[in-house]
Amino acid sequence: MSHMAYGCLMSVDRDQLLRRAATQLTRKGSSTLDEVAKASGISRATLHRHFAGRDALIRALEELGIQECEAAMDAARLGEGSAGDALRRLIKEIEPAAGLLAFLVTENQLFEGDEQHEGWTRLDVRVAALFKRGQESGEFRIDLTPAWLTEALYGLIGSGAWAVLDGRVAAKDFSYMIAELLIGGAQRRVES
Amino acid sequence: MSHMAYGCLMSVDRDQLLRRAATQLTRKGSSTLDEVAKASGISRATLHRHFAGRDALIRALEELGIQECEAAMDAARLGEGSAGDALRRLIKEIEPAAGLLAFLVTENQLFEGDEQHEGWTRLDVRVAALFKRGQESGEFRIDLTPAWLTEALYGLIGSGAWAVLDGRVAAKDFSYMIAELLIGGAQRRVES
DNA sequence: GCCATGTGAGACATATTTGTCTCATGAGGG
DNA sequence: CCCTCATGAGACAAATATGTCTCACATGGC
Repeated sequence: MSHMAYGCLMSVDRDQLLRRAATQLTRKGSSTLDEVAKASGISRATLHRHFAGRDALIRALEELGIQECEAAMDAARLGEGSAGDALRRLIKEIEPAAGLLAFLVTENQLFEGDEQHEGWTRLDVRVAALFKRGQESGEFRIDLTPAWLTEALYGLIGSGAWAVLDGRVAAKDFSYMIAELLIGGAQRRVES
Repeated sequence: MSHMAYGCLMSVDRDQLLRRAATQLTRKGSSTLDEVAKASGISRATLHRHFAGRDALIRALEELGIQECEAAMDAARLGEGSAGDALRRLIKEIEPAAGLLAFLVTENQLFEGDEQHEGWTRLDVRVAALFKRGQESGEFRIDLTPAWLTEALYGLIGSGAWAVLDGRVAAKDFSYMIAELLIGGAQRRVES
């Protein structure tokens, strides 16, 4: 509601800006606002014009991350087909947001205010429901709790993003590596 | 060499101190030295007497983490038996250090100075060798690279430690959850 | 009781980061 | 051509974190 006529200049793309900020903050969580700004290709002044302060920036990143995750979950149609396929679709859809996620996952300060953003809870519920569905259909094992599988998914996405960022894993293998490990595990399978 | 007669007072146990500091820093990576000190049950002055500054503290934590990992790997006898069993032993042995590890994994600043502590490299090599051994023996699948499996192991340990710290996973299930997921995956197995 | 020595509390200066401001520039639209 | 507006550069104070002190206290050995 605040900006009605938005079609003038706005040379810095807010989304792209947030994404670059996330990349820098993923590399070094204690980055100065100046470092974030420079890494984003803008000046600290401009960064400050877009986000009132460090907190506001983090909040915006959180908001964006949640938003992208929800979009990914919608696009992945978690309720359709086998749970495994749905999970694969989810990981593929969420890949573009992996860097952002990697940062947010480690940004445990968010949980410090003991007021966990309800958006995360919603996401957790959806993912956990997916795992639960897989368990009830007999596709997934039942000795690993949905809560742990959810946590592990986040962790692996973070590890994957980091590994790609660090050159230890090729970007094109990202979703395959995560999905295959999470679903099938490291053990070689004898069946189909 | 500096303290020869060390057996007098020394009421604060350096190892325990480091562990508590790690816990606090895992919860909030940007903790003030004052917060770290209070969370460790000592004053900032005393903390400062043990570690010259924040850097020195982090370095000490890093050193301790590496040391504990190496000890765990030694104790796990990675070369003996099946790779899967060796991996299970490793996870069990490394569990006490999981909190510390969780912090160090996210403390990517360490890698900023582009001078990655050689200790980590040594550990990476050992873990990767374990996965490679498993692949060559036909026990592990070959489409997931040892480098990725190594990364994933660290990531899952971090996630596990965090989940336990947060009460989403029972502490007693820690090593089982990680080992089973990493080795067997979420998919239900039909075979033995 | 007297003396080590490790400790907590807190003062203090310094360093770093942050938030706010001004001013000049440059690009785009009218 | 002029006007508007986002921006970069940088000055500046305020807030915060850090490093270094001093001093009082307590505990344990003598």
